Amino acid sequence: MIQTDTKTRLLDAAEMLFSRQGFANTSLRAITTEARANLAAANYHFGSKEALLGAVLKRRLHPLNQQRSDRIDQVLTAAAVIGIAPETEALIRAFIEPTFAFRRDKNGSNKFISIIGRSMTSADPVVRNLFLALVKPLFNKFHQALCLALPQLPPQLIFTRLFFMMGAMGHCICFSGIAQIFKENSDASPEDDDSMTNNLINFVTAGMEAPC
Amino acid sequence: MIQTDTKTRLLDAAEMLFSRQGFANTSLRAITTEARANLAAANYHFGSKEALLGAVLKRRLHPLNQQRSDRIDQVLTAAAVIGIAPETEALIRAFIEPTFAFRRDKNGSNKFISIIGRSMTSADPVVRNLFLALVKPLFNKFHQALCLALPQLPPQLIFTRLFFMMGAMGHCICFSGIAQIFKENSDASPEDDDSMTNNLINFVTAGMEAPC
DNA sequence: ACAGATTTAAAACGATCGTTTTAAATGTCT
DNA sequence: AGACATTTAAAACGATCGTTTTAAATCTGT
Repeated sequence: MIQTDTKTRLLDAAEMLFSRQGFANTSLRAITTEARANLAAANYHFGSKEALLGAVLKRRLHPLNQQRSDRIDQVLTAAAVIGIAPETEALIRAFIEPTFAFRRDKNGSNKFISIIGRSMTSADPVVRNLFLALVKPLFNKFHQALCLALPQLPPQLIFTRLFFMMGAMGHCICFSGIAQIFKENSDASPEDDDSMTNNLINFVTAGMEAPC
Repeated sequence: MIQTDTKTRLLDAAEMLFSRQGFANTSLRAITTEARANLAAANYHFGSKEALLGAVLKRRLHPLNQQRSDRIDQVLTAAAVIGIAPETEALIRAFIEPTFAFRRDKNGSNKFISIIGRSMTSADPVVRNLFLALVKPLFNKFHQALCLALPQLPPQLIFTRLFFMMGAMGHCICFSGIAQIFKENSDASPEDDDSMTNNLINFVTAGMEAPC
């Protein structure tokens, strides 16, 4: 085990506890205890509990969104080269797959995506607005790409269906996250994750391509 | 305004505040103040904050689940009379439509369904388990009915897709609930609700019927 | 009118919370 | 070595929380 600095240990502890108990149910004392750090260290490094949540979200969400954005670009340019519209399934796969790939990571990021899934519709406006601001640009890009793939559908309907997709994905993430917590053996089998991901992509693609 | 008893006023106030701020972020003092009742009245009638949440959930969930169950039965018997398999869309409509019809009710139940949408994957095990126990029987019944409608699909896949449906529905409920809060005019137009409901049914039906 | 259920009033309980402060200790870089 | 950032330690701040208690008041049904 490599010695990590206090700031990283605080982020890791907060990530785990937020994902398990939620933001409101996790105290800074629980976080600092879990991180083997002093209580004052949390406010020293991050300023406030809310800012700590923001740091937890940004640390994973920035690279994840970058990855999703890159893969969307790949699909768009590949289609543009041949001169055809991008495929709906390829776009959806570009958006969903990086999210679930997170769960197989060695580090604690598999716990993180549970936070994502719940932040979307959190009753706490602090949590919700923090998350929405971080995702909005990518969301708009994804919407525009899907409009190219589905020119027969009105953009407003695609937007609505995007919300359905986010809901299905978020729920899927949270629920398997919950199932993971209940398991004694915390290792998720990659097979289950892969089939779950493909099932979700099939489901969402069919729903997205449904006639108007 | 008809004079309502304290117990009902407490349920109404808790329902509204839970839906707006979540369970953990709502204090009993805020609830009793909103209900124009004494702080002690909450514990007198319900025993604890957790039991109050249970009462809030049960009050709406029992009649709602009864309605969904009845409509599923109608679809099943109508199909059995003719001797054909039930239609997927009819079953999904039987499950989803009563939920969204709640929002058009005159009483405060339109605020309630936001709680439903979030309880499913709540980080708080108290909230989550309370909800899951109340929904599980209906959920199983719905699953069995869908297996009749989709005999070409393995039941396990249908079960997985049911979770996607719950996620899309829950997210849809929460998000339009959030949008309602932001609106000055709190009256939701029935047109928007109807088209949203139909969009969701189309989306979910297509996803549910997708080839394996 | 009486009994029992309901409601109010006010206060207090112990506990936990986010945050701040003060001090000393430890590390790091030039 | 000296300057500065980091970390620890311990304690306290004011605030809020769920819950309980005690007492009196009010309502309700018989």
